Amino acid sequence: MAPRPLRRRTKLSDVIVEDVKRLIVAERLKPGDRVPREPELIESYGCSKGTVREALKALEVEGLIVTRTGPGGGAYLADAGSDPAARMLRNFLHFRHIDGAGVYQIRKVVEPELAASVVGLLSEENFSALEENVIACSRPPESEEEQRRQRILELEFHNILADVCPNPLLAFIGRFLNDMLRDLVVLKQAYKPERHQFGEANVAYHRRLLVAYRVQDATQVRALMLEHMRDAERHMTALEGEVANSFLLGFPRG
Amino acid sequence: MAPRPLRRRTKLSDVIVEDVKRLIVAERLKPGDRVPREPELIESYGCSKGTVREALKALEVEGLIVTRTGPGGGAYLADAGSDPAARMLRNFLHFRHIDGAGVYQIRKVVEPELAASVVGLLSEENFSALEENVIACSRPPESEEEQRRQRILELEFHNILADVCPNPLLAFIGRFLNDMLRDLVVLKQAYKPERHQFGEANVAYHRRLLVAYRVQDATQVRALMLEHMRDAERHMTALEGEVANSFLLGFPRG
DNA sequence: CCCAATTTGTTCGTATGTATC
DNA sequence: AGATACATACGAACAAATTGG
Repeated sequence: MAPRPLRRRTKLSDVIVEDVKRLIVAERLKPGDRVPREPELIESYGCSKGTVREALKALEVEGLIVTRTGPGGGAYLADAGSDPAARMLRNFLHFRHIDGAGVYQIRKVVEPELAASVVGLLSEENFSALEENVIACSRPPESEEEQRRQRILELEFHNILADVCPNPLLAFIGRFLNDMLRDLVVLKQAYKPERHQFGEANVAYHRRLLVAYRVQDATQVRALMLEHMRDAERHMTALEGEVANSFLLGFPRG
Repeated sequence: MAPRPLRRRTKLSDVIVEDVKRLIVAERLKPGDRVPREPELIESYGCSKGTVREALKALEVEGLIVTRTGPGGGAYLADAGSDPAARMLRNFLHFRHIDGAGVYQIRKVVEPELAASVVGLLSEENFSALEENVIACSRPPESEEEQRRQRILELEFHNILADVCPNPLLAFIGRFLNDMLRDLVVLKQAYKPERHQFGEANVAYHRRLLVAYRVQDATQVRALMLEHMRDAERHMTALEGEVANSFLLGFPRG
């Protein structure tokens, strides 16, 4: 790997990054807290402005800090959301192969567990959002474009459940799979008219899931979601293809 | 490229990052290919060295490029490994709560699927590595430190399986869970003498898994791994606690 | 509304280290 | 060993954005 493991010269900016991270955990800093400013870092490391800017840039890319200009500005600790992690995961998968079958292999085991984990945790607002989603997806599409939007909206049903999931890692995995699937939908043109029954089957499962959620039947929810995933997998794998790499660097946002 | 002197609300270095990413997907660049060097970027964007250095630093943090000095050096496209993604995922979980129960909630569904997916794919070298691992973990530990190493070595058994898993995302999730568990082991001191039977139970499951792998019985492998996870979960949740944040920013490396 | 202070964002020039030929 | 090519780093300045008087 590294041809020179001995006396490897690490970049100064990387040292600063590590030190700031150590500071964050050592001082138990919370989101919104200040992180040393440029002049302070320049002083304490005796380096130039450009070097500390590289370090701060790295921390910014990792989602750990945000910077503001002006008085009272500077670098502040940010609550690293899921976006940076999802972006890196896309980078990781960029040169690897992941197709619909691969996504559903994971989804078949993750979604039932996630769905069951939110039984009894859904608020009335959650139920309203889920029911609205089902209604919006039930309306017969008047155009191919609307059909495409409906297909993507169906994924929102699962994202709402993920938002309630108390396990942050499980929720992250679920949302990431939904994101990948969203790209697959547009890529495989799963919204074409001949795939209409695909959407109808999905909505039917969502409806049955809502009933099971109302009566808080966890085993029923789990079973329904598994069946839902198996059914969706059949529809999806019928459409051959692979996730285009063009979608894997985080562009299709918006 | 047309320069954008108008309404530059986003940082110029971020624009360069996005453009380089677009270049990577547009030109179908593969790992090892060159990306524009500093002077070229300076020329095409009409900016300074520091700005393009910030941009290249961002791409480096994302694991997309590596830079080398000297003639023929510069920035090269890297095969973004799993490390950056895992690091960001740790950042994401830094301010959230994830405990042993949360890890095993996912592990119980992921590991059986992963284990079953490699049935029939194990080479003789894989079997040797797995058997060596079992033997190393079977030896009665002579010190608490050795017991700790054995406990961590047990996780390697699962990492070997993940290495063979053809689904890169499933393999990533498995490895990430193992990494988190490794931190939990040292944090919860699951290697204490009174937890000795924990290790013995694990090794026993690994042995039975090897037999099932030899005869390529996928359903048996899946069932054994699920039982293994349920058993390990019982041992782990007996030890209260939560993953310390100090372990979540990627330090315990080495 | 403008002015001034503060802090990041950016530029230019220069120098040094390092790897290749 | 020397020349070349390239990243790495320093320092002084200026520009832009934000806050408060």
